[in-house]
This record gives sequence, C-alpha cells and structure tokens, in this order.
Amino acid sequence: MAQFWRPGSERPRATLVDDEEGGILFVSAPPPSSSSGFGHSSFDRLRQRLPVFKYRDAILYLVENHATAIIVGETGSGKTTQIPQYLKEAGWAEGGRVIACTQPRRLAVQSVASRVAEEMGVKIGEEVGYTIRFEDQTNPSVTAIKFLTDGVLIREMMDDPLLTKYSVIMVDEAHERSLSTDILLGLLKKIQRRRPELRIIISSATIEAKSMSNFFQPRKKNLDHAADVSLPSQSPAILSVEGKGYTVEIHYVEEPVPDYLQAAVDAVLSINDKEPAGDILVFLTGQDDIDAAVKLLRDNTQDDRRRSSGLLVLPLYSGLSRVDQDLIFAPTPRGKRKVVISTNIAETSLTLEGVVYVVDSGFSKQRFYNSISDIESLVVAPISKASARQRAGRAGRVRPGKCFRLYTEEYFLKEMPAEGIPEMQRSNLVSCVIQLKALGVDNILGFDWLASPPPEAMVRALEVLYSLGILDEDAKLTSPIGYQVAEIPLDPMISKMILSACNLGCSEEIITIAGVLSIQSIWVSARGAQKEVDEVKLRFAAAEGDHITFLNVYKGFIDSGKSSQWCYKNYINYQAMKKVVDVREQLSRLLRRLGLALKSCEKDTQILRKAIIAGFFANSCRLEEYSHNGQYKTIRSSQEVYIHPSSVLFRVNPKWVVYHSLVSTDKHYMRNVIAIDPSWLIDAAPHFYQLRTPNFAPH
DNA sequence: GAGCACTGC
Repeated sequence: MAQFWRPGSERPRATLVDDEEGGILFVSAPPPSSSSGFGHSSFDRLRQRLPVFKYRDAILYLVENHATAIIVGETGSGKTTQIPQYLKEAGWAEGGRVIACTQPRRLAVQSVASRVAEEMGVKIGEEVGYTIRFEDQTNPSVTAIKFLTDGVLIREMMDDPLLTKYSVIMVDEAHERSLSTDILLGLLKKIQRRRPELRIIISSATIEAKSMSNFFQPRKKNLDHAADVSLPSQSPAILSVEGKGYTVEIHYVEEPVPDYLQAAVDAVLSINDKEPAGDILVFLTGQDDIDAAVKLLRDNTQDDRRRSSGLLVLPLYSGLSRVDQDLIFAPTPRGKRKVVISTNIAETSLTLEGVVYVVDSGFSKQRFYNSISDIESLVVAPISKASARQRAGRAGRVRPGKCFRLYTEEYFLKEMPAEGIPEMQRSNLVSCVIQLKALGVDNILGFDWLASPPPEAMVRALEVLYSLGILDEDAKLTSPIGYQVAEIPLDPMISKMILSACNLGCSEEIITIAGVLSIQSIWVSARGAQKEVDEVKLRFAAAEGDHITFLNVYKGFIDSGKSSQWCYKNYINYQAMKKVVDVREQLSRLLRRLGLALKSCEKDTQILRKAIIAGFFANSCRLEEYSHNGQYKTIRSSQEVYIHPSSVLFRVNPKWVVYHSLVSTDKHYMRNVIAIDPSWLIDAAPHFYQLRTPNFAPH
C-alpha cells in the first residue's frame, strides 16, 4: 500500500496587483510573508506586526477615488473585519449613513459582527449590528456598521430600491458566486448609475478578479460622459493583499488513482504512520462515501491495533444531528489523532481548528439543472482550482500543514477548471426572476448579468411564473397575486399555494406545510435504525399523503410542548422543527401585513389538497395502467417517475398524485406526494392543461 | 425498499 507523493510547485500566495487600466498610484506593502507565521494573533498583535497603517491608507485611497474597489485577500488578511472599521474611522458612517457588509451565510454574519464589535469595544446591536432572517440586531438610530446576508440586502431593496441609507456596500466572499451574490452585484451596478456617490467594495478570495473588474467597467460612452472631476473614477480598482495563513505544502499522486475512496483511506493511514501529530480532514463527496470510508478506517483500527489505534474517526455532513456534528469540535483526546471525513460543509460552512493535514479527493457533489426536463440533479463532479486551494488552506490555520491531493499535478495544472460554474448557470431561476421583477427589472433577458444564465432556463422560469398567474402576458407582475408572491420569502410555487389557501380558508394549516416543505427534512437520518423510523412514521401517516402527515407531526410537536425529548423518541429532527416554527411565525406576520386572513379548515383535507394543487398543479402524475412496479408518468412531459421510498404513499400507489420535488439518482423519485382527484387539476389550472396536454382526459 | 453537496429569504 505504498503511496508515492510528490510535493507540488504551486505557491498559493496572492501578490500585489496593479490596475492595468492605470489610474492607481498605489504601492502599499502587503503583510509580511506568512512563512514567518503568526497564527491567530489577537488584534493588538496583528496591529504590531502588520503595516496596518499602509493597508488602511490604501483602502481609504481606493474608496475615496473609485466608485468600485475589488479587494482580493487571502484568509486572515483582515479584509472582512478591518475594512469596515477603517471606513468608519474615515467618516463614511457620519450623518446617519451606514456601512453595509454582506456575507453569504448567516453564521458568518453573526461571527464577523461580534468580532468587529469586540475589536471596537462596543455592544452588538448598537454601533455594530447585524440582520439575518428571523433576527435583527440593529438600532436604526445608532448602528453605523451593519452586517447582513446578501439575501437580506436584496429584500431590503423592495422597500428602498436605491439602498439610500448606505454610503458603502461591501460584498464579501464574492468569489463563491452564489445566486444572491450574483443578483446583488447586478443590482448594485444599476444602483450605482443612479447614485454615483455610492461606494462598492467587492471582496474575493481568488485572484480571478478581472471578470469582476470588467463587469463594473462602464461602457465607453458613459465614461466620456462622466468626466466630472468631483466624481470618483468609474474604473474599478483592484487591490490584492496577503493573508496570515501558514504555508501548506501541496503533495500530488504520481499516477491517477482508480478509486478515490480507497486512496483516501490509504492516505490517512500513511499520514498517521509517517507524519507528526495533527488532525486530518478528508474531503469526500457525500454521505455514502463518507460512511464507507469511516467504516474502512474503523475496521482497520480493529485489525491492526498497532498501526492505527490512535485514530479517532468521525463523519461530518449536514444530515447528521446537531449532537453528532458537535463531536467534531470536541478537543482531541491526548495521544489520539482526529480524522474528520467530510462533505463540502467543511470547505466553507464549518471551520475545524487543529487540522494540519488535508486529504482532497478532487470531487464534490454539485447541483445541475436541466431546463428542458425541469429537473435538478446532484452529480459527483470534479472541483475547481479555487475549491482545491480553499480545501488546502484548511490545513494552515494553526501551523504549517500539508495537503495531499488524490490527483496528479499535471491534472491540476492542465485540466482542472480555474473556477466552478456559477450557481446562476445551474439552477432553476423562478425565485430569481420574481425577485428581479419585484424590483422593477422588466427586461430580465437583457439584465446585466455577471454570468448570463442559459436562455432556456430563463424562458422556462417565465413560463412557470406565467402559468401560476404571477406574471401576465406582458411578463409583468400581476396584481395582487404577483406582488404578494414576491413579498413571501419562499419558492413561488409554495407562495402561490399559501395565497390560494387564504382564499380557500385553510391558511393556518398551509403555513405549517409551507414551513416543512422549505426545510430539508424533518426526519433524522438514521440508517442503522431504519425499521424503527418507518414504524414511527406510520403513527403519523395520513392516507392523503406526506403533506397531511406533516400536519400530524407538527401537532404532536406542539402538544409535547416543543419538546426535544419528544423529537428524539420519534426520530424527528428537533432543529428542523424549531425552524418550521420560525418560518410559520414569519409567514403569519407577513400574511397579516398583506391583509390576508389566517383561518383553519379543521379536518377538511380536500380543501388543503386543492390549495396545494393551486401551487403544484404542474407536478401531476398518473400511475401507469399496467404498472407492477409503481411506475408513474408525469402529465406534463411523460417523464417516468416513482414515489420515493421515504414517502408515506410508497407502495400505496394512488392512481393520481401531485409531488413537491423530484430527486434524481438511478431513477427519478418524487418526494413529498399527495393523492388527488384529477378533476381538481382542471379546476385549479384549466389554461395549463388545455395548453400543454391536448390528450389529457381524466376519468 | 432507497437516499439527501451546501446555502439563503
């Protein structure tokens, strides 16, 4: 089981980049090379060791003189926490103006906000505050620096389209190219034309800042027009700054590996044999791979006590219960070496301290959307260079580390794509389209995209919104339905379902269902105890299907006094149920604001199913006449589909069903299914079925 | 009788 590792030549260090367009007289020295390393310095130590004043002056110079500044900084370069403070010191938050800083994730917003508040010696929620969904820690009269998720900032634009209260908007982690980040950047570019005094800072971890810069470069004729010297330069400035992460030595395999799972296991054993103490983080693709690798490593520990008895092997993925996830953060016992086998969750969302070795399989699961079949699927695909660097960086947080890549250096250099495909180009776009419409962007196809989504996906999204009655023939939001749907922060099909329920008189129940549908799963992932889970599920099962079953679970949870013990006994995810309660509260507040009544239909499940159909009529399926294996065909496109085994209607196989979503693995499985009467489809959407399926003949 | 990378409003 010999491993032939070859240290690579890559130096993942950023360097100073001058603006090729000219115009920047900037020569600030970045922090000293990190090989001298000073891990998690306190702010004071940082201030002592880094030429902070130069960094600060450079940032302020750029922000004074350029409408847009792009800051490329490695982990620990202080861009996230320092820049907002520099701006405040320089007076950008005076006169009631606010500095906004966005992050893609809620947890990051909270932790960055509290770090900055601590450094400034102020209480969170006053001068420094944050806003995320379900939680607003700001005080409008005193908050000067506000951290928020980019999704929340887009929502704020619905009340204040030009974001007038902000003087500077800093968009962090822009290299991740999430759906919201891309939408936000497109909208900010529009705002900037109306508000030349607004400053935008885009912060990114990768050097590929050129495309961002080109995006914010005004067209030639606008450039001539804006020759006014009192205005900042319209040409974006780029600044690159080094971080304080430790060097990570990169090793590659000599030959491509036939089986990355086995190769990862071998790599862990080899590190354990040859390398000094330090925890190991392994990146694999999903739950299956991870459970298999954990088992292989634990078996090995039993077979060969001498060799790997010091290994503490732990899986990590989002489906684990909170208790199991927290095991990862417990300190490693003396004499043990922790090995965490993880999905991409450890690449950005969770940070493990104490990791010195990273094993990178070179793959991850990625979502792709096929606009022709309207199906999203998860596919194991090669990661990008940017991801590979991010993964390697996880080994250099406490001291110099090593990253073992299970692919060749030649592959890395010549074949691996520099960046991943932006989410915008591999997603269903209904939510995105309706958000832009609500913000007055009428010509969606002509919108100034950072990366244009495929036109077919766009057309498909417009079709879906039209069929739901959210857009009219001119692709304008309908009143009141379209505007109301845009106000509800959920998938438009769910929002339409809620609005119909308000008319049908079952909104109390439907917002519970909406809450459950908008989270991943209310059941815990317990493969070892599958039989028990199924038995418990039967106690809640409703003949009408999964959505009604959710109501029974929710009732049980409320009757138990929202007890975590009750959840544990019933194999229900307590965190998920708490989130359902949060979503439900948000929705009931929103409906009241929209002047819509909350009303219960008591036990009338027919009314409930009609409300569901009002949103999901496009997802209707009919059981194949002579099917012995539960095969259905979708009415819209005759796609072959099956009821997912986790559904309460699995093997019940009612003749007509409507599903919430499809999951595509070896087959297309319908998740969350209800039994319906086909005549309800015609009542709910006569236009849709006449138009799209002329042969449709219910009986 | 089988599966769920990860966010977010």
